[in-house]
Amino acid sequence: MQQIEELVNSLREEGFRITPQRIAIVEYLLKTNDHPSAEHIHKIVQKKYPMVSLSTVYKTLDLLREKKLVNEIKVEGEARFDAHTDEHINLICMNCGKIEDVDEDSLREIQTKAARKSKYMILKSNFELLGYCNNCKSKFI
Amino acid sequence: MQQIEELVNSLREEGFRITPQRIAIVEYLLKTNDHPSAEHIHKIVQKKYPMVSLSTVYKTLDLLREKKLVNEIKVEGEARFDAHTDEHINLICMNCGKIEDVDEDSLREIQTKAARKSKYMILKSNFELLGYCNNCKSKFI
DNA sequence: TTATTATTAGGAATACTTCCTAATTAATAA
DNA sequence: TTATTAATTAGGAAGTATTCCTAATAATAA
Repeated sequence: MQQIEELVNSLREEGFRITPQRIAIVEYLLKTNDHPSAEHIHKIVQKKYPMVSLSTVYKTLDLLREKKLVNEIKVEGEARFDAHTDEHINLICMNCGKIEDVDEDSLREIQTKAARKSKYMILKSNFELLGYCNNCKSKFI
Repeated sequence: MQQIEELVNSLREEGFRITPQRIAIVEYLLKTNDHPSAEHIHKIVQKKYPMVSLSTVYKTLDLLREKKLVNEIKVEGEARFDAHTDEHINLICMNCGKIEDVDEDSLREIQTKAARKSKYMILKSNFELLGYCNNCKSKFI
């Protein structure tokens, strides 16, 4: 797991201001692996800073995504965020919305092959598997 | 490429009514590999049936997706549709929005491995690579 | 401490999609 | 063919996540 100081410093070095709101958001993203939504992050940060606005949460998440410090995936029209930025597969539960990460070494290779075939210049990948998680699947068999 | 009759019959056999609107939408999806948006499909179908509504297009696409006759992916908040329903990688141009399909045999295997590791019951997959297509990439180097 | 200017809070605006309802029409039976 | 009936449609309103806007605030550098 990355340290909060690392991320904060990498922002500061690029000239971004370090605000309590930004620290709280980064802190939460680093300690959870829940892939929270912007609204969820907003609720969490509000416990400490009741005045924080949802638009600030969105703006901070935009910044972190641009700096590749967090990854964003869309699940049913809603963005979900994760500080795990290495290439991996997101397993998404279509019932409860839980997201689990699975590492898979062959993804890089697949990416290289596809880039060669298509002549696209690849900048980002998104590998998703959708279904039911271990808890939910019994309800659907 | 699938035949229009196949798809229409598979709908009819399940008790769905075959309307000119539905035929026009299915026809267009089968003959293009452009991954059009709902709005684009609407514009195309309007040339033949000026009264067709956008909500009918959405409803038909819902139906086709439920019956697994088309695949849907979200690109920058907008749904894009494709009659290519076999497992494949979608290469998405972040500049012009072009989507190209690339087949890759190892996807099934990856899916099986991830399902085993995570204990998820997998129903659907979505493999995306984002970047710039062959036409657009020169602008970004 | 003061000056500068990025950032914030709060709400309005946006954009895609879904929902709602009366009118229409595809499918079936007579 | 015509009548019946229920699925489907057109059109627009409503919903929802996100982005945009602006005056007020506060992080940073001098």
